[in-house]
Amino acid sequence: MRQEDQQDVRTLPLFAGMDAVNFADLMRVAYLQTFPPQVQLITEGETADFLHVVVEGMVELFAQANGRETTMAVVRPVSTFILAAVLKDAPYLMSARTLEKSRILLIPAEDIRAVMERDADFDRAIILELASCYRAVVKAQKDLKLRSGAERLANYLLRQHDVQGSSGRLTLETDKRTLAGRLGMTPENLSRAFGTLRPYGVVVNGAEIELSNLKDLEILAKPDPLIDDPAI
Amino acid sequence: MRQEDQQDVRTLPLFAGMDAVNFADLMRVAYLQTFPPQVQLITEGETADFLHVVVEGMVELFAQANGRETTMAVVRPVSTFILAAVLKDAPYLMSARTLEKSRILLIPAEDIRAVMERDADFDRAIILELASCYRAVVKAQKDLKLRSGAERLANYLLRQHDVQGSSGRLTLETDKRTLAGRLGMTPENLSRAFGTLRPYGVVVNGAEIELSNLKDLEILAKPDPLIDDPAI
DNA sequence: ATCGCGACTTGATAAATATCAAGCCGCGGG
DNA sequence: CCCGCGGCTTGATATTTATCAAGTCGCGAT
Repeated sequence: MRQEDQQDVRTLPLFAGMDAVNFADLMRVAYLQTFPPQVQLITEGETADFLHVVVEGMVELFAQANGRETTMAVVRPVSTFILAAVLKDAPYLMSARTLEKSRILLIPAEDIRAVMERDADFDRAIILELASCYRAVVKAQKDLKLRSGAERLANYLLRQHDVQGSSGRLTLETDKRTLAGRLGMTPENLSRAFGTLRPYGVVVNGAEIELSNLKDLEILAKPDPLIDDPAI
Repeated sequence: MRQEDQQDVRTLPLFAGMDAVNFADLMRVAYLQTFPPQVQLITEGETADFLHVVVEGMVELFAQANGRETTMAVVRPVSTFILAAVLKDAPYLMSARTLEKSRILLIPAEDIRAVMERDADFDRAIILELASCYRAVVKAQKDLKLRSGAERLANYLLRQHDVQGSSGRLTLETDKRTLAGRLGMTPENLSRAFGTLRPYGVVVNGAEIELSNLKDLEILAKPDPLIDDPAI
């Protein structure tokens, strides 16, 4: 694998503090693979063979039951997914598919667990990573249970606006179908939710969104750091 | 605190494997307190001062935003809550209140973090505990997004039936108002959901429930180990 | 025993969301 | 250039869930 990719992975909080030898061990057994869009990487119910690291591209985590399917999260570089299943040596609770062409680093689960046994710094990094993941899911659940569809969309737009430089405009990072899944609604209702936000200065032009009245949009969205602030 | 309670706490996977000296240290600085029902123990947004362990009684975790409130989880003995916030030294994402008279062990967050720095066995126990908590929230989210209210109730009844000995009958462990919150619905809709399950052999008599037609109930509920099995 | 409160149920209605069915529009392939 | 497909939107309708308003029931306190 390329030296540059290895540096990127090393930058992750999960790997940044660990012993250099142990990191090198992991990189030696890991392999990097490129996948086209819409490839299913893992299937819920299977046992965890590899820790996955999205080095480039975008991956959707989704779940199925009852004949229905729902998006659980979208993972962007550089970050890991299904860490919990790997650590517990348990079946995946979610499936994953690439949304675009993606490079994924695969680290065998048993090697992760082996290093965990001997590297205390790695352990502490895992703890913080898992705690963050846990809190992210809790926030997602609050978002889902305490807000209507239009409110979720409004807050999503405000968060993305922030991430993309607060210039008054932003670009949707996925197609609207996937965005709808991520926000827990149908594509039809996403369209209607955009309509609901129109009087609040949300101008839609394909994937380009203009927020021309942030003040009113925030009054509607009522952003809450305990749901929307990714840093806490 | 009573020796017996200390033994109970020591039994928890989180504490079972740790060094005896470190465990004794934690117990020395911890204190056990008894609370009446309906007392708010923590409030979301405050920073995490203590790891809480429910030794006896029952605690509801809930969240508020937008003028609404929702139940996130119900914690029964013996288990901990808000571990993630303690480890990250971050604000609580959820509030907690006692549902009945409860004895809670409070361990100062800084002591937990200090032991974490020096006890590798404790670290590994924390990792497994956090991974389990993470997976529990993911399961809850799947339950919520992939099932209707009546289906969630049906699966809840089947899980409780299992826990309580599969005798064909079970007793609700909370009042129906709290159960409704836990299942993500209003009390009115819980009543109606019980009505919906009546043709499937669910006979309600106050908190006493009889499941007289497990086969049909399971056909309706379609239980899924990746949502309902607490062991995986 | 009676009162009154609180928990629960039930009915009527409203709001939110999903589903079904067209239709539009932009873009790549023929 | 035109066709046709896929993504998106829009409208009509159904389903699900919430809200509001009574009403019932049991139980503890007076």
